[in-house]
Amino acid sequence: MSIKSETTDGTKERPLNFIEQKIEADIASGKHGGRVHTRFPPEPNGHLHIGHAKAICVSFGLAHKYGGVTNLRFDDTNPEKESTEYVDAIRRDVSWLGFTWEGGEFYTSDYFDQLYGFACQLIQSGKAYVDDQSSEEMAAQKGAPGRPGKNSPHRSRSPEENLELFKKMKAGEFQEGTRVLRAKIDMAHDNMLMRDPLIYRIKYASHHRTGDDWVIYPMYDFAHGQSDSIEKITHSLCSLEFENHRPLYDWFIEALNIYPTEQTEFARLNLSYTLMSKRKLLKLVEEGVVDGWDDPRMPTISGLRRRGYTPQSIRTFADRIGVAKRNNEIDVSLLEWALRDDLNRIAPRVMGVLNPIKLVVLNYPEGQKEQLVTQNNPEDPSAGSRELPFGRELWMEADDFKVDVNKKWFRLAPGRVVRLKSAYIVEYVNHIEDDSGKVTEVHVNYVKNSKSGQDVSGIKAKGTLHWVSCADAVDAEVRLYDRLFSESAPEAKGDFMDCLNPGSLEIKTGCKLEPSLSAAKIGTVYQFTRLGYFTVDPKYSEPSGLVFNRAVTLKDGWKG
RNA sequence: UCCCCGAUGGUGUAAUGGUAACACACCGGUUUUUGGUGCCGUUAUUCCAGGUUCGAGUCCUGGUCGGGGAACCA
Repeated sequence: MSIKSETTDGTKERPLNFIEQKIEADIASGKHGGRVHTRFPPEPNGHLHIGHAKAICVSFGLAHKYGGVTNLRFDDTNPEKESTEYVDAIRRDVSWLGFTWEGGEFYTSDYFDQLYGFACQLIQSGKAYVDDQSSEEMAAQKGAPGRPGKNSPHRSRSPEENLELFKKMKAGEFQEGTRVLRAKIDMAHDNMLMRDPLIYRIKYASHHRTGDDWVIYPMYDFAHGQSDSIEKITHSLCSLEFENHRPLYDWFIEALNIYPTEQTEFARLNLSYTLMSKRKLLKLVEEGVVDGWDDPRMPTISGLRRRGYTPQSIRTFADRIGVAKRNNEIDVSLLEWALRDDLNRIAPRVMGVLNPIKLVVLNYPEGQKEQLVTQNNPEDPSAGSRELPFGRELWMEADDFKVDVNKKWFRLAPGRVVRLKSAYIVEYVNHIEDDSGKVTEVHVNYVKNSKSGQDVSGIKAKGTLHWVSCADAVDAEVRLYDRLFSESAPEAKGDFMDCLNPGSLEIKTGCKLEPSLSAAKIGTVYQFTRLGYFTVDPKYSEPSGLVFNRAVTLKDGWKG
């Protein structure tokens, strides 16, 4: 595995989480011959999101840490919901995150024959039976928490009869919904899942891989643990919601006498202002609230990628949130922090003006132009430098000029002096307002001997502004994103559709970027000096009409 | 009503019977040609009640609160 799981301070030791402690104890005791083999088992019925990213980092990361490998297994036991489109997307997302499944790529459907055999084995040992009742009848017999259920009238069929019926189920001799195979456990068990759970059902549906070969399909509980066992997974890691399934998982392993994989559960990720349910995310897509699974506001891996998130930032995030059994709600600002932490080190700095107004340097000769040199990344000298054209007419940020200001204002204002980044110090002369009082143009004089790197003017400018030369500027559209929901926990109260943030997307046109950005590449994330991190939108951007997405702002320490 | 899991600063995560720590956030200072970054510092934590112990966040008992648990879903 060629990923770096270290964080910025990668050399620091992090205390072991409870799963690592367990793995180390297992290795020490020689369990599984000291092997560590994990798996990531998504159902290909939707796109992966940041919650899955945590699970991926845990399962792949742990195997990697302990010298083991990981399998990617598509859990495809419900043909009605699954498709190869999702398989491809999941594969792409996992590898984009930086992980390779050198344990192999598998499908639960690979094991349909074996699973069928397991079912027959259970029947023969009297541990499973065919039930002819309707789902309503079975539900009524199930009892309730605290109240035992009743045995099915078909519970005592002989193994021979059960086997015969099960074979007929497989042969397509029964209608969908008329018969199921159930494990024979205990209808009075405290754990509802142990009350003779369904393990096979009839479904006349085409499967994305096995086509019409099968008309019976195993249930999750009868497929998942056995698949782990078949692959000799040592540590089967999953989320807390499956804790109640573990006794059943173990029951099947024991009843079938197969490889003893052990399941360990940990808390899934919850992120503030974010939805983590595939079903609800799908609704956002279907209702056109967003422009697809990869909308930059979506918490999907593809959305984060399009937004400008880096694989490293997501891995760092996963590392920082830790692994435990406690329910949590992580503040999205930690995810943003992880992105800034990565991008600050690697993002090329460029200049772009989002809300341009004219800045005219009165004492700079008309028609004159010069190339200034500026660093690509002050955090990384090896990133080199580039040239920046400067002239008499520039674009500046509207927010960087204000008429009435107080002492804390560092930017341009009447009577003030500022430095233009990598260029000259300029002094306010006057400004022009339109009829509504909006400032449309600011006029300054530049200080000739204050050129960046050769400044002998002795003038100290408190503020530094970004700017772009009018004659050389590249026009672009820039999309600013904010959280999709205005509620910290959109799923908590009422309908999540009612707390959509109407300002989650702001489209700015007529933005002015420095000329080097006309060659901006998809996949590179740039820091627009003083503004934030931006990347080319792969869906809407064209050579003739650049479109940038803002991944995240810079931290704003100004408390004006 | 029954079963399972959990509870440590604002948010997460450690401390495995022996000084409650780390990160993020916040606040303040400092550096800075990005009000970014870096550096320094401040504030703030063991759900409750009993018990065991020289000593309890940790062990025991009881409670409270939160999450999960009935699908021909995974």
